[in-house]
Amino acid sequence: MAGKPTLGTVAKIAGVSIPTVSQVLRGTGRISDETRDRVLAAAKQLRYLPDSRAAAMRSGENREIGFVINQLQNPFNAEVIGGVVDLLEAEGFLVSIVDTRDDAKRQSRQLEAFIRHGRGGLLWVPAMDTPDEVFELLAAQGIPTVTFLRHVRRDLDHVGIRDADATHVATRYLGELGHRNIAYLGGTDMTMVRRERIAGFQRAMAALGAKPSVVWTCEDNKLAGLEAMIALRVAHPEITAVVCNGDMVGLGASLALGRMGLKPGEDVSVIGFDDIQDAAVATPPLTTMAVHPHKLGRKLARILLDRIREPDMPPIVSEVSAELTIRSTTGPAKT
Amino acid sequence: MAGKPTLGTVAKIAGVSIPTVSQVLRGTGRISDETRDRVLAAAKQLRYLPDSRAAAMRSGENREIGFVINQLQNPFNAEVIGGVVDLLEAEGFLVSIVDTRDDAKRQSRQLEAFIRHGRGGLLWVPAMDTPDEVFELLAAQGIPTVTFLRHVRRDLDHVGIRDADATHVATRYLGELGHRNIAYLGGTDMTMVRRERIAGFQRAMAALGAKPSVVWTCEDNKLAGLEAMIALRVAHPEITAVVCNGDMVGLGASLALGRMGLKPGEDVSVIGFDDIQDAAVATPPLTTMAVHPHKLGRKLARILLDRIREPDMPPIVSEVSAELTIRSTTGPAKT
DNA sequence: ATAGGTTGATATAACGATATATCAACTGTC
DNA sequence: GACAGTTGATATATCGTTATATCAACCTAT
Repeated sequence: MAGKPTLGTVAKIAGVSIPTVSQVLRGTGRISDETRDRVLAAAKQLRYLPDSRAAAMRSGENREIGFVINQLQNPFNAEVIGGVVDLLEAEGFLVSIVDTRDDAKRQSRQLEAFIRHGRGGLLWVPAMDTPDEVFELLAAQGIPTVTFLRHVRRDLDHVGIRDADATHVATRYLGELGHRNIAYLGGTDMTMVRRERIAGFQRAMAALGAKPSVVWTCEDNKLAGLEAMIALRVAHPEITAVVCNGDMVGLGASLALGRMGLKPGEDVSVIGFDDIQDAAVATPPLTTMAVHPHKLGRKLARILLDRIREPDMPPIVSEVSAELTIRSTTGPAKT
Repeated sequence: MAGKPTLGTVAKIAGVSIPTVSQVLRGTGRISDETRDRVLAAAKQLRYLPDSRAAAMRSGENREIGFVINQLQNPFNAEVIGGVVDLLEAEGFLVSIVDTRDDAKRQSRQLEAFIRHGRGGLLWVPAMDTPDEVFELLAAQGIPTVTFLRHVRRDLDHVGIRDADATHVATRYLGELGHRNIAYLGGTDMTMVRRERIAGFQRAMAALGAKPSVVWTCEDNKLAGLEAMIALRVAHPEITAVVCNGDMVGLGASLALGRMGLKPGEDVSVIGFDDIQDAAVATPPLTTMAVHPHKLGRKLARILLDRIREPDMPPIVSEVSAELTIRSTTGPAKT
């Protein structure tokens, strides 16, 4: 019939003033049982829901969080989002998500849009080539912000993975199995994350006294992993093991070995990263560096809440370890 | 230093009044070049961004759209989201997404949160068992709303797939290949979508003069599809073809056949639904009913825009056809 | 010189909520 | 019965915008 119900329309129906309605609905002030009932009845009849934007404007409290992520499709990210949302919704927040698809320009637009539309906090996986002005913009608005995965600014809160340690562990394990010709496979860009992972890999390779190591590039999906593994095999037939930038690449590589008539875990070993659901289900099941994305998401949310409550704390950085999860795509090097 | 910049702080720096700043930034009113420059300089210096919530409150125009989806992980949905976002961002809207995980209670909370936080329009895949009061709530708020995939209310705008036609085509095709013992595999719930798909399947089976047909239940992911196919094979060894509720199930089923030593497309035929990226990459590539999710997303967004511009139009319903896309998991029935 | 028009700005009210101040009507006390 | 305290409500100002009205200063024409 008419537009959205407001405090005004509820007040009119209940025959009271606007502040009275506000007090009844929020349980503040002194209200008689009789008028409380009248007001609640009117609110229910109109299906009134308060406008949080107006409330936020006046009270300063804003319970809407923006999550800017680099790739929604990515199953790892999806599970992280689940963790973030579970915690924040329980605390009465609304989490709205946008996908940058790793495009810095889109990301700038989306962050700007989130600021304009008034978010009380931002979670954020910085896209590659994020210009400095974006950080300055965020700082100027004074919005609580936590970066995720890509640790690009020391002056911001951050939650991430001990990437270098993880690839170090993975590579050392391959070394223990007797492998010396090991390649790093996957990733196209020099994000902080990939840089760290490659650094850990190289460190472990040096410790093994292995030859100069091969780093091979490809996009982070199964098809790209498949093609890259074939190309890598052609260029470097001596390789007996690969450490992958992600499970999607690892699964693709494993698939590629099968197509080439090789057995993953016997002829060539493959280690993934993330432990997405498919990793355990695949044939053969993928050995991987497992992160617990749901828990990671909860940690991310928790730190944002802390920052919102205590805006003046020094920056918090929290990094979780990945666990070596041995399945069937790794095995002793052939002698 | 201090909090978020506002029109007031910009005005103070530029030495003009608040309305003047507003007019400069929005390009309305008559402003001299000199003051315009002063205002723009001040706004830039403070990195001022207008608060759209306050603007929306006054002007009534709200360019933030909420998308309530049932499963973010689902690659099909992810591609639809891409289409929606591409169109709406180009029109200056912000699209924020939440995931119900097909939980009606969570969905109610999220829709309510979107209403409270002031969305100018809602896109929505109704969860199973969505109570009527949710529809009444939406109607009472007068927010432009388009349902997606699950067509549960005739009085709302809707975009979906011709589900019954699609499974009919799929089943008829299997019939042409000589199959008569065909099962429908996948889906756990009686959503409108699955009901429609099964109806199309049954109609085609009847036209083939086939025996009473088997409908087998499982969740919509690869692992569940794999296990269900094995169980189905044990219970009904006579089945020579399956029509699947989605590609994930189809891929799982195809995998299962391989593990049982059967060849998909020779011993048993499999048809999926959606045509997600993995369908073409899998071994063997999956025959499927292809929908073009990106295009579907654009259509969804377009209809919402139309509704926002023309709130009093009669309800629009738009259904797209799925195309039979033949790959390697279907072949002639063995005689 | 004065009426009338244009220019370029400001004053004011409003959106829907909340926080604070105010106020009328009771209550009880001595 | 006058005063203080309590109860239960309302008045008013405010958040950051935008829409509309107003206004001073200047220009032009007769």
